[in-house]
Amino acid sequence: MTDTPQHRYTAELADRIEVAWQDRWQEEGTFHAPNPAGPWADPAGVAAYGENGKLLVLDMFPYPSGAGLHVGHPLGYIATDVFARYHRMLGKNVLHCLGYDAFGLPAEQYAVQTGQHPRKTTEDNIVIMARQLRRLGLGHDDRRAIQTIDPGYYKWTQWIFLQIYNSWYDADALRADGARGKARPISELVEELESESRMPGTDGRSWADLSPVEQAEIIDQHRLAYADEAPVNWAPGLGTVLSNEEVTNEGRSERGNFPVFKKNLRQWKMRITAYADRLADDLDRVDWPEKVKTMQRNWIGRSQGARVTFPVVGHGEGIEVFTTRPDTLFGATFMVLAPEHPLLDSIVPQGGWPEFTTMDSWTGGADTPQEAVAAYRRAASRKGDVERQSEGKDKTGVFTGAFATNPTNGESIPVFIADYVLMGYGTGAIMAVPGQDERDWDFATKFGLPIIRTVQPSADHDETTAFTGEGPAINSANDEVSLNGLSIAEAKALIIDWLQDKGVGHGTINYKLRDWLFSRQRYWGEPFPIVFDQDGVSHALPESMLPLELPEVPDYSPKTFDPEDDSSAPEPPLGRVTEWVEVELDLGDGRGLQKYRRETNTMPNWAGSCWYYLRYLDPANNEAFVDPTNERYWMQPYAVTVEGAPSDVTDPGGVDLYVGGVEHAVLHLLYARFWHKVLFDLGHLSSEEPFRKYFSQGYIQAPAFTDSRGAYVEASEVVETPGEQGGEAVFTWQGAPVTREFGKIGKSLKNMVSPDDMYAAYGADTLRLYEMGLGPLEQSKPWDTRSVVGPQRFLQRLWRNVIDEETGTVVVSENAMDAPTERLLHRTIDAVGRDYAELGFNTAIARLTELNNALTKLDAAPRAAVEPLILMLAPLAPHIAEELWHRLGHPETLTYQPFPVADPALLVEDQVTCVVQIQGKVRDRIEVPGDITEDALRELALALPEVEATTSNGIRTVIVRAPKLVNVVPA
RNA sequence: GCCGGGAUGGUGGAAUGGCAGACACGGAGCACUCAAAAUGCUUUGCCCGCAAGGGCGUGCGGGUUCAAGUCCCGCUCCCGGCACCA
Repeated sequence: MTDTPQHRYTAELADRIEVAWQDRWQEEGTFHAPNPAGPWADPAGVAAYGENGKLLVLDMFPYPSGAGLHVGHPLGYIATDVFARYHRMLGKNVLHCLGYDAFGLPAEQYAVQTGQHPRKTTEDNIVIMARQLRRLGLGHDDRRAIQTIDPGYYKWTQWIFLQIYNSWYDADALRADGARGKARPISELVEELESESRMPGTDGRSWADLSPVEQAEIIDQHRLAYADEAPVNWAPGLGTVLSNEEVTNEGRSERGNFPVFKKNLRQWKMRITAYADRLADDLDRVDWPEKVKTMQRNWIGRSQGARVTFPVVGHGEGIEVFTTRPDTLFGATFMVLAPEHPLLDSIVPQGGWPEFTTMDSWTGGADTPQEAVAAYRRAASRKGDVERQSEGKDKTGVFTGAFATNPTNGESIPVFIADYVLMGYGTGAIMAVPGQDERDWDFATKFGLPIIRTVQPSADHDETTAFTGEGPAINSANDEVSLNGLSIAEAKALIIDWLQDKGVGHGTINYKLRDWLFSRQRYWGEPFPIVFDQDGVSHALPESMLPLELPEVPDYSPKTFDPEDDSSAPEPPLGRVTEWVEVELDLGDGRGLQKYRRETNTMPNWAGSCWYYLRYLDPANNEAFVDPTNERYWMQPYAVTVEGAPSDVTDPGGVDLYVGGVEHAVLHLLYARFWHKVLFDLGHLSSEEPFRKYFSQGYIQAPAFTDSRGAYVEASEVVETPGEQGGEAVFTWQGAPVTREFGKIGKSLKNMVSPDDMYAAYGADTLRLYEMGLGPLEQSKPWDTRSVVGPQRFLQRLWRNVIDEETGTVVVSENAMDAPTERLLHRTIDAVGRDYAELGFNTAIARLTELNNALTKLDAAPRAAVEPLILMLAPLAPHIAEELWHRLGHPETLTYQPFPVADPALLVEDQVTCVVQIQGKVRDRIEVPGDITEDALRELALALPEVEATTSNGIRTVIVRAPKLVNVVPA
């Protein structure tokens, strides 16, 4: 220990260097990016970047967890930092910063347990996290580290909510790009209604005839943010409602895994469905992983089809269905309604079963249709989705006693109720075509219903199953129309025309996407800037009353219930603060001072994270959520489209690079896109998409160990014993054998590895290099603390190439480089630059290591090679790079030093090893000049003894790829 | 079931259709040292061989090609997403 050279690059030295540079960066504001306008307007600073332009780099908004960071967290932050630093060296104005998504459940739950205000918990956590992140040496503009819980921030979250509340979607409005459909201010709708250029569409009364409450109702029906009585996901165990996206397939809450029930409640929603098409279409315009685009497209679930109304026999109303296969209409032999379908209340006949109800399976054992339907509905409502799923594809259902008429052929077909039809999709009712649908086939077989094939199955088709493939239509004609012989597409078009003529159906597009449930019964979130008057009509607070701050409450918890108690109803904590809820206000709308009741729900966690990237652009602005000039500067569309975009689209603008985990592929990314588009429509933004390029990073997984009972044991205490003679290594904990697996780092797997430990043992630069060198950024990779020494040795070798470990003096040679070193240097510059641009950090590190190893072998590393090496390494390991750069005599930070440029002349080798293959197998190698001609190389190769020996019978062909390869194919 | 992505040494991984295994970890050996650590050097896909050298090799089976980890067809397994979506 004592004889470690005084000036060796140890963890202690790294620590001193790193903290010193972090201090200096902070003092000098090294990473402050100038804005063209707004409170920090620095047009001269922006102009200084000239034609190099700007780069906006973004990480996903972190929640400040109480547990602190683990080594998996910084992966994306390091990657964006390297990318950002590289682009600063290319001369770009780079904006990169990080704030905190600070509202959220954990702090509130901690508050419920301990009584500590969630603000205190959150702020304490932010302090811890900020320290850990700062120690990584991220080049963030620290002035822009916003927090969603700051009233100066959530004032604008509320303001954006009101923008959405005060708008409606006009599907006919012309957009700048020529397409139709955009959000418009609700005031314009009111004007149109008042001037009667648009009719309210109610019972024929004119706008002026409607009462103020009725008028408000109609307006509310158009708002993009609206309160609505609708079935929502109610989790009694959490005491709050949840959005569809927050409910798992098993019908439980994503957080806490509580049962979720459908319950009719009045809740705030966002009309995201109005944007379904644009959200789906504009995925073509962004550079995102195909996987994530697909996830969003699936979630939006757009499908082309038709709506068809089947008249109910002896009943005024008809059953409307959505189908993607209107071409199979002639094969609809029965109908099925979802158990929750409202029409069931009216169409189920009184009295006994109709005559032909012969099978017991149709009646469910009940004496009357009323009883059977009631019993089935009761059973279905009690079944969670879990149970429905565990029953698999086994079809259940009962006959409703009602019949409907197939509009194509006038046949009376029975109407069933079954839970394989979902109320939440389409119209909650289907026409069943067993011949061409597997589910309908199963149901028809079980209930003895007729099956008519309307598409000719292929010859090899199994006759006992539905045929869902392509084929000519059969059995599909009436007196007016015949589909027979047509392909599916032709038949669809023809039958839709016919349906439209008859007025019983029309072509349409259906979406899986539902409106976004936006209110939560929680304390720790943004209050809605909404009050209700004595009539229960909602009103927006004027901008002057923003922010509406969270009041203090005696109790932070929403009332929670027995998780299984679906009769319970939400009671938000704010509802208990009567003096805050009951207010007298003058909203400045001409109504004067009035009594109001505040909205007591709060916004979901997504609200603050839906627009944070916009606030980064102008965080100190008190006049606007972002100055339009700043938004345009950082986010406006480019003239060229993103890579891989179809030729008929334009660039949508947005963040230049967004890096984050794929777990937000649907929720956050979809919500943020929606808000962004609304703000674009209302003229607040120049960009149409928030994130023009999104990169999905992999996870770092760490080994976790389970004992014989399957319980996790503390990973850091596990001892590894190498197996004998290359056998499997054996792991033991306290002497007992344990089993290794790899999983998410964290408390639950007891495999926490903190960056703090890595800083102490190796330093931040080594940690950065290790994480970036591990493999491709998009892949998940296993953490291996043992391997961290690799990058540390690299940095130590680099250090020794510059600094004498004993004396601390600079030891680089001032002599010119030798030619091989110079060529290697330029090849490295060329490769590393390209790697950085494509986030290929692992290969960049390999190239830099090679160069450094080559310099290590020289008697003294020449300054002319060392300096570019340091500059190239700087984005990855900025502290050691700054320190060495400084010691080499450069007083200024290297942050804005130009990135080295490769000399193309030095990229071509003058002497190359050429591989000589015979029949594709390497048989010889020859040294040739790099610029050798094909012919000359062919001559050389053919003259080789081994080639001559094997080609005595003649030559079929010779492939020459000068100067690297010759392949001789003997006859 | 459907839709993505993947499978390369003991390990993480590298390879515009052109020398498979860059770089790193780990292993082995040597030098320095009284010794160890650190450092430096050598070596390290597998098999045969004292060696020179040869053979095999990118999950499996076919194919295209002068040449395939890479392209095509058919499988197996693993990971992720969706799933009675009409």
